Parts: sequence; C-alpha cells; structure tokens
Amino acid sequence: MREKKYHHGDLKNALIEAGIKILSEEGTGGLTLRKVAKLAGVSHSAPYAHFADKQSLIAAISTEGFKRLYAELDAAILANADNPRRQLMEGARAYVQFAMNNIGAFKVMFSSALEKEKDYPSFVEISHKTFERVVDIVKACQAAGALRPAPPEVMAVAVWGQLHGIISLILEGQISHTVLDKFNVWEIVSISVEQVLSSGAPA
Amino acid sequence: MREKKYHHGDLKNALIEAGIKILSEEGTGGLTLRKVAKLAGVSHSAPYAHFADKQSLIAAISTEGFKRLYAELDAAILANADNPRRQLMEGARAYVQFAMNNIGAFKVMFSSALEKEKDYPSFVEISHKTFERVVDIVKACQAAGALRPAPPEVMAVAVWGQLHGIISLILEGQISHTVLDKFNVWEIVSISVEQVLSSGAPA
DNA sequence: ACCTGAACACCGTTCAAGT
DNA sequence: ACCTGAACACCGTTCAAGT
Repeated sequence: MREKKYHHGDLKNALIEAGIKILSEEGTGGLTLRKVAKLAGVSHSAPYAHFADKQSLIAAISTEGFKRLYAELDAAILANADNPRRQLMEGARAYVQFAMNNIGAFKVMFSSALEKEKDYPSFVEISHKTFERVVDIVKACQAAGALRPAPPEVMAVAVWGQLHGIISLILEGQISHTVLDKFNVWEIVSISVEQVLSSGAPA
Repeated sequence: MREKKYHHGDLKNALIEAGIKILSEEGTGGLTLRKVAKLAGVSHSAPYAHFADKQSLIAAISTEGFKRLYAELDAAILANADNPRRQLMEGARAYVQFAMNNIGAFKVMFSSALEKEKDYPSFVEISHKTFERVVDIVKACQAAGALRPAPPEVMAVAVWGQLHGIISLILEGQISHTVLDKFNVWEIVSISVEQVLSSGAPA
C-alpha cells in the first residue's frame, strides 16, 4: 500500500476548507495564503499549483459559500411551493441564518475582497443564479397580489437589498446597541419583510 | 521667514486626504500606510506620530467620510423641512450620490476594514448621529401617515438597510448587467423608496 | 502532475536617533 | 513635538528543482 503520495487526493478543496475555517476564526483580515497552506499542511507555494493567486482562492471560497446559500434558499422555496408569501418569509429566514452561521464566509462573499468578479465565471454564475431565485419569489408574490407590480428585477433588487443591507449594517456594527438590545436581527428583518408584503394588493 | 519647519502644519489631515485619494484611485486593496506616507511626502514611519496604526488611519478616513455624508443628508432634510415624504426621497438621493461620488470612501466606511469600531469613539458617534437623522425622517413620515407605525428604530434600519443594500449589491457587482442595462441605481432606489412609502396610510 | 525551498519586492510596526 | 532610517516579522508571488 502506498503512503499518502501527495498529502491529499484533493488539496484544492482542502485549501478552500482551510480558508473558510480561518475566515470564521479570524475574519477577513486574517486570511493569508501562507496560513491557509500551513493549515492544509503544505508549503506556502503549493497553493499556486491550484490557484493562480490569492484572488482566485477568495473567488473559490466565495463561490462555495454562494452554493451553500443557494441550496438553503432553494430548500426554503421548495418547502413552501404553494405559498408565495411564506416563500419570501422563509427565504429571508434562510438568508439571515446563513449570514449568522457563516459570518466569515458571508463577509468575503460580499466584501470587495474579490476585486474583479468578472474574471471568475463560476462565481458570477452562482451569484446570478441566486438572484434569479429571488426574482422567482418576487414574481410568485406579484402573481398572488402580495407585492406591487413593479418590474420584477427591480423589486428583487429592492427585496434582496433590504435583507442584505440590514444584515450588513448590523454586522459592520453600524447599528447602535440601544436598538439591538431591543430587537434581534430576525425581528428587524421580519418586520421589514412584512412591511414590503403589506404594500401589495390588500390582503 | 522660516522654512516649512515640518513639511506641513497639519500632517494628520494631509494623511487622511492622501488616504482618500488612494482609495478613490486604487480601491480598498491599494491602501497601504507606506503609500499614504509617500503621497504626503513623509517617511514611512512618520504616520505613527499621528496614528497608532493602520486601523486608526482607516477609522479617521471613515469618520471624515461619515461627516461629509451626514452634512449632505442634513442639507437634504433641511431643504424639505415641510415635507416628510420628500425628506425621505431626497435623503435617499443624497445617500446614493455620496456613494457614487465617493466609491472608495464609501467602501471603507462600510467594509469590515475597520475591525473594532468600538475603539474609535468619534467614528461611533458620527455613525450613530447619521442613524438618528434617518430615525428623524422615519418619525416625520410616520406622523404624516406616510410610513406604517412600526417601531421607528426598526423602520429606520429597514429603510437605511434597503438603500444601503441596493447600493452595496450593485457596487460589489452582484447584480447582473441584464438588470443594470435597463435600470440605473437611482431608478431602482427611487422605485424602492416609493414602494416603502406606499405601504403607509393611504395617500 | 504536484509539491518544496530559496529568493524578491512589499507591507506594518518598532525603536533609537536627530532637530 | 515631529520626523528619519535601520531593522524585524510577515506577506504574495516566482522559479528552479525534486518526485
């Protein structure tokens, strides 16, 4: 039987996992290629066999994060196939939960850490695919008279933006504790979503 | 008459301005203390006479950015003192304009570049003061029946979050060009704000 | 094909020293 | 009080070399 010929059969994924772990423990600022390599048990130059540069690793981590987010969003939609309002509500809950359970990954995914998204097609693809799911929910809600009949894409940006903005402002410490002591993230988000839904046709 | 005794009378502010300039030209990734020092015409260690570390400089830049944003927001409010709906609309416009005209500063202000906001009281102060202005607008709108009677702070987070999220998603390249080709940032934002206003008491 | 180790340019930070 | 220059540890990236 052969020794572990090259440490892993799959160093590429090991590096992505190592990156996610460092991110969750030390935040965006703590992510260095050399630390990732060390945690994966290889030399500091080994990553370059799998990633062109640090940006590429970040793109891979962000893409992986988006895939997980997409999966949870999709599950929330499927579980409420017959109820558009609940799709929006539970989709929002999935988004909030993902952010709270993956703060490190969430921050890189939406920080400008990735400077030229265009250069990473699979990142762009999953990111756009996620947006399409939001558009789907919006259209279903509009068809059910739960959201106003504005252009669905604009409505989707507004809805996603609201979710995203609330979470971001809180995560970045921009919201004072006098507010956060009284309401938790989900309370704020759910009130906001209800507010959007109430602007549709009369219930 | 004396020579310029120490390069500037006010190296501290010169460093902040240099930082803002680099940010606008090279983005968050290009901001290094050594480049800032060079641009200000001093040695790489001179900044340490005025800032404890890089985080401190970032805090100072962010604080300055917030002050400018606050000023524009305030102007928009004062110019529409008698009309809460217009305060919200024009406040949103001011926010969007600030972001578009100061992309570099805007990104640092709201990126996790500043890792321990708590340690910078004047940053926390202006940031909270800005939030208070949003709360003011929300309260005025609620009093005028233009926004639903949810807790004003929650409503303020929702409204600010929506604005902020839309801008962030667009700035981070998360919104596909098939959408952005049809609608510009302000169109999306204004439709969103109108949507929020429409959820208030019947016009 | 996959990985190592030396090397280079650059960065943040410290510190003794100069005015 | 305000600034310089040398020094140190750390980083991203490259490259010749090893299996």
